Amino acid sequence: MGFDGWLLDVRFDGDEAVLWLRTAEGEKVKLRDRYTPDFYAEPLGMTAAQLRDLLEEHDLVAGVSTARRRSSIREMAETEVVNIRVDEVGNYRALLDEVDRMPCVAATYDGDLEHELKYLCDRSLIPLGHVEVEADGRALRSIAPIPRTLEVEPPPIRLLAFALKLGSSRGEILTFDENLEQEYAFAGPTRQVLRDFLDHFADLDPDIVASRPKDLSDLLTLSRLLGHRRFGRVTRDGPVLYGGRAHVSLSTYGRLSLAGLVERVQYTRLPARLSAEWAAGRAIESRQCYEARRRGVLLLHRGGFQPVMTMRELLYRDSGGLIFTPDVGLHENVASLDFESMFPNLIVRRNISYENVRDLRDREGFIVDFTRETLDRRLYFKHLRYRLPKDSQEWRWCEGRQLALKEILFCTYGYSGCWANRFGNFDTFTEVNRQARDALVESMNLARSRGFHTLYGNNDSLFLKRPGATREGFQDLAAAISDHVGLPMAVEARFRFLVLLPQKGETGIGAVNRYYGRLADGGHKHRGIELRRRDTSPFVARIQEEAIEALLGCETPEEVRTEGLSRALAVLEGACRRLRDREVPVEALKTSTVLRRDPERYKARLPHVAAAEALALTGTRVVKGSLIDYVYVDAGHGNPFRRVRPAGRGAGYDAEKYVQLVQEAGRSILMPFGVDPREADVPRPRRLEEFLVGVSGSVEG
DNA sequence: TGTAGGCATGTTGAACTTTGCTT
DNA sequence: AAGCAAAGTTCAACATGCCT
Repeated sequence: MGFDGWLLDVRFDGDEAVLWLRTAEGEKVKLRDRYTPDFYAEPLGMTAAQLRDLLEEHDLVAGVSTARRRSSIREMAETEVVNIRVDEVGNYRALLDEVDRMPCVAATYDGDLEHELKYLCDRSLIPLGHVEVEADGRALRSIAPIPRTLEVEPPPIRLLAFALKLGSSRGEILTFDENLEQEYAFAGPTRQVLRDFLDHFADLDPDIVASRPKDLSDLLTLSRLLGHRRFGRVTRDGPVLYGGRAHVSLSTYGRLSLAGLVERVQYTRLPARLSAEWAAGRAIESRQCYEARRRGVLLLHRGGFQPVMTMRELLYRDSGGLIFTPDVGLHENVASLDFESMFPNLIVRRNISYENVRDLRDREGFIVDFTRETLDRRLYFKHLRYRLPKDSQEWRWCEGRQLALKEILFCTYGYSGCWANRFGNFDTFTEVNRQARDALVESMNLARSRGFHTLYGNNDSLFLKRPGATREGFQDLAAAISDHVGLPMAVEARFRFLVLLPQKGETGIGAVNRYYGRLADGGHKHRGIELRRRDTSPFVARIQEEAIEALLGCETPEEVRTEGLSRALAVLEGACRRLRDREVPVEALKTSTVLRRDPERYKARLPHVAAAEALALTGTRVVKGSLIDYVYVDAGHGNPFRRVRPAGRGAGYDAEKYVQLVQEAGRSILMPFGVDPREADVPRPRRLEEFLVGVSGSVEG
């Protein structure tokens, strides 16, 4: 029997691999294949053949042979080693440890690679990839990859996104569609709801389940307690699903969509069950191991930690790309020119890799091949996206794919010098930086020779100004730079007005990535300022946006500095008045901060931590990663728990605190104009009754 | 140390200084 | 003038988020 399908998962059981597939017809198939895990051993004081003969008789050994492998990605010559296959997965660790301790063994290799990675790598398979299968009943006869395409639509993998809202007697289970919009609500008595939902689960037979981890744990625990059908169990490390299914968080699914998730899993080369939630660094590490094994490179197990850098190295280390201090203030008719995916492009086009930084680059570097593939895919989906209607399903798929790949590509450069990277080294990181810097300096020189003045440059972008420059003028320059430097560059934005901001602290020195401006074709662009941050309340963010629009809604720079400025100040003052008059609804003042660690692990009683603890007391579950919504009620109170209140639990707020936040947001954008909204603010006289209200309120509290 | 690094900003709380009161 | 506590100030450490 032969058919094609998508490889959902591979798991291991004794001496077998269990493959889960979803066929094109929508059927789920489970197939068994023989799998004897292997590792390599390097002989010490004897030949590989002698070591092979020595190991041949071992009880746990299913097979042993000599092999020729490369000792590192740098080394092209092969050394003779012994390949040892273990009879079953359960005995793998024991035999590996035993061989590792043998006096006639110098080292073992490939021992800490996941079985999943080895299985897939040795068969050139990709998780969630399209495969052609031959099977004999339940036994796999052969499996071969079908080459990946640039199709936007994700494979026919079934996904179920849900959230639990269960009480002791009644409850609700919500399911969500691809945009995380509510799709259906199971509601009623808790037991009934649970039974209905588990029936739905069984009918749908999802391959990937998206939910909060705790919701899945609760679902699995409850279904066990109530004697329903079980789809998994809860371990110390969290919920585990049976049957080739994987779990993913709602936030990852919401950001990447199924298409983006598939990109991440396929890049990582490990089944979604393991890799769906991995951050970019681990994904890159995994992919590097896969590529190294494919290239016949031995992988030494991770021995302890990388050497820590010495003080001297720290002092002399080449940190970061080049930054030209921004020319703080208001500018007219500016364009920003960006190199497209500069760092991955440098790696690919200049052939920079861990093993060749110090050498002649006569052959393609280790990381170049799969970085090029990733870059090509990302750029394809990124550009295709522009041609699709913004709210179409295809657009979202494209966006998810390009976003997933973008995260990995950014980190490929960052991870090159990371301590955890077993192939990497700091020289590679430095080399990419050096090349980026040279490219930027060359670009600036070319721009200057054509009469452009650089206002600001950072890593891969230049902000340029030339009196009377047109759109075409900037585009010609970008094309000339692309041509000259050999890296793609394009006009990213054209500004009617651009304000580059200083650091808030002192001295008026320009800040990296802090600016705002009005674009030539309408619209605004902001970077780094309060309204870009999630932990800025909606009201403060909106006021800052309105102030910017008021400021820059002018025809000339002079007008900006006079009428624009006074309009912006009026916006800020109006906002402060509304706060003091309690006209601002409390929902608009909600601040959202992520709890980055478990509440008890904080040293400082930060507002969101206090709010989280208050929530925990009332039975709301708060864990590392929860988004905490809170409102300031008395920011200056000596007791941290009196400073804030979880959002949605009352109407009062600390108006002066929010006045302060609005003024800070105003100061951020108006600093280059020599105006401080705090000084312009004179609180109006307060009526006696207001003090009385305050007094009675505190007595009640 | 447990997987990107770098920059900027905001918050906390301990250490330190000033103020104001009493003797 | 000394003694003391409260109030105010400073600053390093902690913490989050954005950007590429």
